[in-house]
Formats: sequence, C-alpha cells, structure tokens
Amino acid sequence: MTELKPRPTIKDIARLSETSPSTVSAVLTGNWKARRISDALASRIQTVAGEQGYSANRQARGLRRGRSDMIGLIVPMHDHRFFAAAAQSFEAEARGRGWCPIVVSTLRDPAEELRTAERLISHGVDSLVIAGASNPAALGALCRGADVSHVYLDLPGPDAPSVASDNHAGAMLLTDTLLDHAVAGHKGARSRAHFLGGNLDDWASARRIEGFCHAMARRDLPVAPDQVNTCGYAPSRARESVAALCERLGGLPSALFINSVTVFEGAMTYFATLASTEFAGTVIGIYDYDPIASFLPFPVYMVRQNAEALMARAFALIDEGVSGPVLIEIVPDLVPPRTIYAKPFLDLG
Amino acid sequence: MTELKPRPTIKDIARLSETSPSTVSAVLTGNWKARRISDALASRIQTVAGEQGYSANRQARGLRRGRSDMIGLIVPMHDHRFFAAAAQSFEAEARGRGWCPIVVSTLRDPAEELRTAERLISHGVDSLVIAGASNPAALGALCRGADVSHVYLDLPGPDAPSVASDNHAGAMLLTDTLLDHAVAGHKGARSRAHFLGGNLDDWASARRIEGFCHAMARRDLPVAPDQVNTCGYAPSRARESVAALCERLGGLPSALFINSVTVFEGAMTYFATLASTEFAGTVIGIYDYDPIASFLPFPVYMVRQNAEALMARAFALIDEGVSGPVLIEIVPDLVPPRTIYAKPFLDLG
DNA sequence: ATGAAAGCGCTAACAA
DNA sequence: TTGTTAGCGCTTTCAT
Repeated sequence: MTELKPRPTIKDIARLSETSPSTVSAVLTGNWKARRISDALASRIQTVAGEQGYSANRQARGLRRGRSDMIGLIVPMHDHRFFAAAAQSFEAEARGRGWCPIVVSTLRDPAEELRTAERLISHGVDSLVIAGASNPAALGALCRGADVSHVYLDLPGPDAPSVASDNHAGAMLLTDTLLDHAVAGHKGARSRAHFLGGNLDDWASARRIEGFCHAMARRDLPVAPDQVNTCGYAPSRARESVAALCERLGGLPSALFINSVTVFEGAMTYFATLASTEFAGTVIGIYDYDPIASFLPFPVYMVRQNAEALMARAFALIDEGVSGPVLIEIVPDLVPPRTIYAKPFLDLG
Repeated sequence: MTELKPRPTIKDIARLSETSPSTVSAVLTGNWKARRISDALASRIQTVAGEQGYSANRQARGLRRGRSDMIGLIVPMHDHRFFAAAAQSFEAEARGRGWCPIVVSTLRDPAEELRTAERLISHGVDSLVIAGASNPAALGALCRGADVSHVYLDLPGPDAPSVASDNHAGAMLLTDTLLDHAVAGHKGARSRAHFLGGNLDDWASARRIEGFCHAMARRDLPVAPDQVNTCGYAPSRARESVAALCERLGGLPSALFINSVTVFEGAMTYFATLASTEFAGTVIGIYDYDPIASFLPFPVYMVRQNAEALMARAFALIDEGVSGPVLIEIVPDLVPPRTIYAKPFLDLG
C-alpha cells in the first residue's frame, strides 16, 4: 500500500525520453518554438511526461524565475457576504489570467493581517489584493519592500491604488429612497429618520453617515445628534439601541437606516416583540444585503455592494501596472423590497 | 522612489553579522540550542536580521525541506454560508498549528477542482482539506501520488478520511420538528408533508430524502412520489415547482421541507404573492441557515450545519495521521423560529 | 561552537 | 537543434 515512488522530476522525464532537462523544461513550459526543438522530440517528451503524471514543482520554478504566478487576496473574514462575493470574483479574475488565486483571512486581527501578508509574500505571491485593510500603512511598506504589487479593496490605502464602494453615494441613495417612501403620517420625534450601527472611527461608517446627513440636508431636514447612533455591529448592542430608541420616540421612527445586516438581525429580535401594526408607518433601509430580508412584512430596502465590479476594477489596475495611490469609488446597487407590502403580507395590519 | 534594494537573504545577514549562512539559518529557525551557538552570536544575528527586515524565502525553504507548512482548503465556492463558515474555522485551526492556511474555490467546476488541487500540490502544500468534492476519486489519486495527506469535508471520498454533516439524522430532526408543529387542520392532499429541492444524484440530497422518508415512516405516514420534488437549487426552478405544488394541492401543504436557502428564496418569491392567511396552517423547514429567515411571519425551522465542529474533526484526523477511509458524521443543529409567530406578526392573520 | 559544501527542482545563459 | 552549467535561497550533513 506504500506507493513510495516520489513525484517525477524534470530529470526523470529527461532520462526516460533520452534528452536533457533543459529541453524537457523548454517543451513543458511551452517556449519550445523559440528553441526550435524538433516536433518529434517535443511530442516524445510530452508523451513521457503524460505517462509519468509529471507536474512541475512550482516552488522550484518560482525560486528560479523570481515569480510564482500566484496572487493573494487578504480578507478580514470569509464568513461575510461582501468578502465572500469578493473572493468569488477574485478567483474568476485570477483564473482568467492564468494565475493561481489564494485567499486568506486575517480573522479581523491587525497583527494577523500583517503576518499573513508577510507569509504570502515569502511564499512568493506576485501581487496582493487587500480587502478591508486595518493597517494599510504597514502592509504597504511590506509589499513595497518585497516589490509585490498590491491593490486595496473596500478600505483604501495610502501608498497604492484602491477601489472602494462609494459609501457616500450609496448612503445618499438609500436615504433618499427611505425619505421618498416614508409615510408622512408621523408627527414630532417619530417623523425623523434615524441612522443605526457602525463605528465613527470606521472609514466606511463615517462616509455613510456623511451621505445620510447630506441627503437629509438636501431636503432641509436637520439631523440632531440623537438621530445617529453608532452602536457598533453586534446584534446584541443593536437590539438594545433600537429598543431604547423606540421607547424614547414612543414607537418606530418613520425611516430607519441600518448600517449592516448584523445590526438588522439584532434589531429584528426587538421588532419581533412588536405588534405588526407598529410597522404601519415605517420604512427600513439596510446598508447590506440578505436575500430573505426583502420578504419581511414591512418594506426593507437594501444596498448591495457590487463586489464583482470592485474586483474587476482592481484587476484592471493590476493589468495596467498602476501603482500610485488613486482611489476609485463604485456606487452600490439598490435592492427594493420583493414583497408587495401594500398587498399580501400587509393585507393584515 | 525606486527602492530597488532586493529582499535580504540569509547570505546578506551572514555577511553583516560576520558569520556563515548555516549559522544564520540555525539561529533564525530556532534550532539553535541544538547547535549550541553562543548567545552572543545568536543575538547579534537576530539584531541584524531584525534591522534588515529579514524574512525567509519560503519557496526556497520548502524546496529544500520538502515541506512548506502550508495547508490548503478547496471549496466549491466562497459565496456560500456553509463553505464560508468552514473556511473561517479552517483558518483558525491551521493558524493554531502554525501552518499557513490557503483557501481556493473551484467555481463548482470539476475540471477546475482537479487543476486547483494539482496546483496547490505543486506549490507544496503539505495537506489538503477538500470540501464538497465533485470528483473525489481523481483528487485522491492526485494527493496519494504526491504524498499529500488529505481529508474530505461534507462530501466523502473513497480513499481517505471524511467528515460530513449527518444529513440523514439532520433531515429526520427537521422532519420530526415539522410534523410535531404541523397544524392538524388540513384534510386530504394538503395534510401531507412535502420535500422540495436538490438533486437525486447528489449525495447530500439523497441522504436527506432518506431521512425525510424515515421520519415519515416512523409515524406510519406514507410518502407518495409526488411528495418529493428534486427541482435542483436554482431559485427560479424552485418558484415554479412550489407554485405548481400549491396549485395542485389547492394551497400550501401543512409541512414543507425545503432543501436549501436558495430554494427557499425562490419559494418566497411565490409566497409573497399569497395572502398572509394562506400560511395559517403551514410550517416551513429549511435545511440550511439564514439569520433573517427565522423572523418571517410564519414558522420557519432551520437546520444549520456545524461547520466549526466538522472542521475541528477534520484537523483532529490530520493530527492523528489517520489516512484510511473512515466516515465521521456530525448531526447539525436545529434553529427554531425567533418570531413568536403565535403572537406579534401573526396577531394579524 | 562554527563553517564549507552539497543539493532540493527548476530555468536560462552559453556552448556546441 | 540540443546539452552543459550555473545558480535561485535555503537546510543539513559533515568537518573542523
């Protein structure tokens, strides 16, 4: 049961096809026309290689050539809709170019992020796409030191091209939609729109809040401090915050901008305790996407980051060899409710 | 701006600290006590290495040592709750062992799956975890030929250890739950439970259908052929199927077992056209998980595969050096509805 | 307690 | 048209 025959090397193939390693190498890597090797020899080599199940040792090749044709993607976590979608597009783009895609997550740990980048570089990746970088400055230094081209995704970096979601425009889009669809029936405190979730020191949240305020300002709607509650992303904190808010207002606000699906999940645990009639005059917006949320018995608008477009731009930048710190922003898509909430599920309220 | 200074090698460090490459190597890889190198020299070398920002070239190291400390995870796709969760646990387990985790997807293409495995092997991965293998036989041959230890996850393989979700038990669990909670008000065709989604030639679906039938049989409930509809996983097909079913039955069945969240998504597009009163006597079960689905205005039970537990077992097998074809099955978790549907949202029906 | 030298598998000059 | 040779950066005997 011990098939201890080690993988064949280029030398084995050379011996078996009675030629030399360099010829084998030339034939098997395709630059064979250039060496004007006879068709006979070439096909003989290819046959032998096929029979032996030869496959090049890419560590050796990489060491020798100084490039590996590997490209890495660093994400904060796999278990997240946007990053998972980004990884998917990443693979497609990389494969289309004949590169070997490699995805690694940092478990949201800045130290791990650095270690991961360092490790991928030492394994020879030619380029790196860094999504949601928490320490872009250090990462940039690392990559530059190793002459590894890199692009930032979603969270920009200072030293290299970045392609990010246009959080400002996306937030305006969502806010405008909420305001357009908000029922004008509420009076006083409940008539105002509220923003919930995220952290002020997080670049994306900050820009989204700006967008929210900008859209409000365009309609001459003031935004009081209590209308923006950056309670983080944890469902439990979100639940507390939304409960407190509703208690303060005496009910749901006319429009609620929720900064992520985890925040929404937390809010839902509170909403589930309310009578359905409570939702009559409320429109919810989520800056995030979940396929089922659009089917809830009240209007839920979502904004979905276009991971595919972001990644396509990132690869375009790599293709063009851009290395300066440009920032490309891409407007996300609006996903309207799929329940015709004025009808079925709400024929009930 | 062109910092063309190439990365320092072990040789540079040796020169700068006035010693030899082999000593530097010994010190920097930690087996330095073994060589009884003087503390003075050791710390001198470490200082220099630190100053120079030295980091070993792991391609070279791997080539020489015949192992890379890289471990690969092959998944069908990133953008999928279970596989994303698996990837997340994979990273944690690998990091805990000092290995470099690498995740790659196959875009659900069997040919790509093989190519990916081949490539990871040629880049020197020491082990491979293969999730949702579509061609385990060929993969196994590849791994064995390269002496790469491997474990199958979720879909078992014939030649190496596998750890999978216990689809039979999970389906029984979900079916029992549905039957326990089904309202006995329906008569005739609508009183029967139905299974929707998946493909018969897919191992997981087949086992789930077995589990469904088994649970039914235990209650002396026959399962007619029309109660099982393997319409695939696409939302559009699911919508058609569920619409046809309801038309045939004259309404929703008392219990509906839905084989994945994409099938549920398709079904929802149809459900959204129904009046809420239609759901009065219906219980839905999804063999999959979405955090928002539990908040719908009718009872939705879900089954959630325990990716973390699966991955932990997979690594345990690697640790123990198990290489025979054992199959370990892990029962998934039941997620009950979070809306108290007898109250709020359904105070309406 | 440390250094010299060989070699992992491959590619690319350079010879022939 | 093909073969020989010299490394890529590292680890590991084997000498000292």
